[in-house]
Amino acid sequence: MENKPNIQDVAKKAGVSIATVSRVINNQGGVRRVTEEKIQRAIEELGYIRSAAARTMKRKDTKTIGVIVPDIQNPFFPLLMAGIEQKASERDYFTILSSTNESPVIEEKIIRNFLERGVDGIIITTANEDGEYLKVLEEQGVPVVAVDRSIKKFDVDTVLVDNVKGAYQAVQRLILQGHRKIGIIRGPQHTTPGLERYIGYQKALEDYGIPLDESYVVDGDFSEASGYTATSELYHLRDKPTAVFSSNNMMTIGCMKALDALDWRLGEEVAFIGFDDVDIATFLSPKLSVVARPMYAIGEIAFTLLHDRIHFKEDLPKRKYLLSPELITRQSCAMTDSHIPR
Amino acid sequence: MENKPNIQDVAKKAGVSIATVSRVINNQGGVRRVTEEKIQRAIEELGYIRSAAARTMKRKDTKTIGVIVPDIQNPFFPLLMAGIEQKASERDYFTILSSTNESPVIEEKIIRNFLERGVDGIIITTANEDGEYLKVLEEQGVPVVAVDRSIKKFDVDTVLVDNVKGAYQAVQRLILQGHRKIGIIRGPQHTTPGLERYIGYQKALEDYGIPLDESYVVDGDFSEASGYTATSELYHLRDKPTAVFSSNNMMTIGCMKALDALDWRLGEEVAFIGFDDVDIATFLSPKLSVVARPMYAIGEIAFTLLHDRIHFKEDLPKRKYLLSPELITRQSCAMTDSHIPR
DNA sequence: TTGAAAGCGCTAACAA
DNA sequence: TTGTTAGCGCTTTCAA
Repeated sequence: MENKPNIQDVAKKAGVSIATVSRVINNQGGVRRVTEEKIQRAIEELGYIRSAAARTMKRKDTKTIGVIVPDIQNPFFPLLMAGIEQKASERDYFTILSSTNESPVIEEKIIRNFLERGVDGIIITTANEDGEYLKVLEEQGVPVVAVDRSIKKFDVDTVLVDNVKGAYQAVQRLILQGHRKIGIIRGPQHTTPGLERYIGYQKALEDYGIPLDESYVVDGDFSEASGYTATSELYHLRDKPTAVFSSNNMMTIGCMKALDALDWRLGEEVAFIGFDDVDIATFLSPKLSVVARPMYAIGEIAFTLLHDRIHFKEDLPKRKYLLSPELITRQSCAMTDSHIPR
Repeated sequence: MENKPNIQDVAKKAGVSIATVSRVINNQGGVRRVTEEKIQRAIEELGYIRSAAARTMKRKDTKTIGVIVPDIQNPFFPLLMAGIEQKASERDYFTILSSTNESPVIEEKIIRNFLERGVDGIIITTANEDGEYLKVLEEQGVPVVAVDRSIKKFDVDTVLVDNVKGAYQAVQRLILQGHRKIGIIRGPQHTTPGLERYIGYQKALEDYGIPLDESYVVDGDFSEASGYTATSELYHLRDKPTAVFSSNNMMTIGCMKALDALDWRLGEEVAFIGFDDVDIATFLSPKLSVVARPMYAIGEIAFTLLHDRIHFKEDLPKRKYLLSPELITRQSCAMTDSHIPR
């Protein structure tokens, strides 16, 4: 036997027809016990493995979903994946994952590849919410669920986190601790999370009658380096803020490094809350307060939405989930001496 | 047009044969300019996407490799993935990733699935180095590269990190700092990394004429909790060690938490080096010294090995790479006051 | 430069 | 309970 054995070879060896073999490998029943055993033995001996390709050609579904994330090295996405896979494996779906490195060009390639493979659906955190190329998903009629970032060009099921609310809660917390000079390290304002978190910041100030001071608003680009620079900028203000809110995890890390370098003492001279949990949060002293996003749950919901969509296609209205992030209050949002300089 | 358009539809619309369309979508050349343009237009208008399944049936390769990791949430593996994908995309290979959660049962399923899909090769960090089920890989003749953990049942290309050397260097470093009472938090001794790192520890002690003190050898299971417990055990010894070596990242984290809880002051009362880098390393004070593994490079090498193997199959001897980990010396391996109690 | 036609391995409808 | 058979959509000779 030179080549890979196929269903023919199994049938021949077992002395039955290929139809019967097919029934056995698909557990469809209606096969006599002895026959089945004969076939199983043949499969065993030949080392037969059925071809997914041939199977996919006959059936329209593949029991496979594609997941596209922007950065597999950001711990959020593995967590998201875990949530998705949990639900997927319960339903006997297989998951294939690709990372775009935040590149729309790569993302487009991945989408095409997934489409060629005939995935039953796609869960995506897109690298470009405005991407024209995303329309191919609609054109092809593939079920899609957008996670964490919406898709602008057409309407899809979406699972988002309430950025406004999360930022609001964080800033509110700082205000309630007595802070009035609160700096924000913003994310890019052309991105939804960047913008929305800033809106939450504004809203909280407004609700508590604190006028917005432009000098406390510093821009970052969600990178660690920008968090570092921004923190330094805030520090060198003649009238330093007494509290800082950082708009994402990487900038939080940059911020912590800057604090250390500047000897701007966390919890003593400056309070802090960051958006997104970070591993280091509980290793700093004081421990960092953060706004945490339930990524695992988001993954579970995303798969559930996708699964429904796969089975009901058009008959379902588009659903939009907006999950509330959780404010985890540790110590960094209060001053050690509970005295806030005015 | 109800169903998905196929190559037939494109051919009809463009007024050519399917063979010509095939030539165009595969960039095989030998098609007149005008004809090609006609076909491109038809593809565009129809929104045609070629079926990977049908294609795979005719060709023997899929230009796809499968990657199996035990825990996608452990930051090593995303890094490994990144290295693999980097090289893979250069060669126009597509990567599909699955995580086993350290479960051999899931691993077996994933392997079958990859095999059914006809992946051209597999890169795996197995959940069970002794797994019988791994033999199917050999039987099917799929090129395999084992990463970070070897495969016992048959011979494959392998990329490992020199655990003995890494642990040796770490312990040697502690010894050179003047420590003689060095505790080790071991990993499970039935796992290769667990065992080898312990061997490195033993060797270093031996080379420097320090007798092995059993009470300084504490067992963990690579989990954070076990690192915590083990540290506590070492602390409560009547004759505490003056330095601790932890066998992996999670246990290092547990160890740090325990140090904090026990008020066993890092760098003052106890020196420390851990195997594996951790995010928190530079946020602690003193900063943690660690043995770091070049996972990205490992990924690159793994893909390269696999690629060679795919193209030369049997004609290649099995290659074993053993990469040296790097000892990153920060501050935690020395005592602040440079005074080591004897 | 183009086309006709033979499968690749499988599923499922139909027949026996 | 089992077998026969018609494709699924594509690549790839071989011929024109």
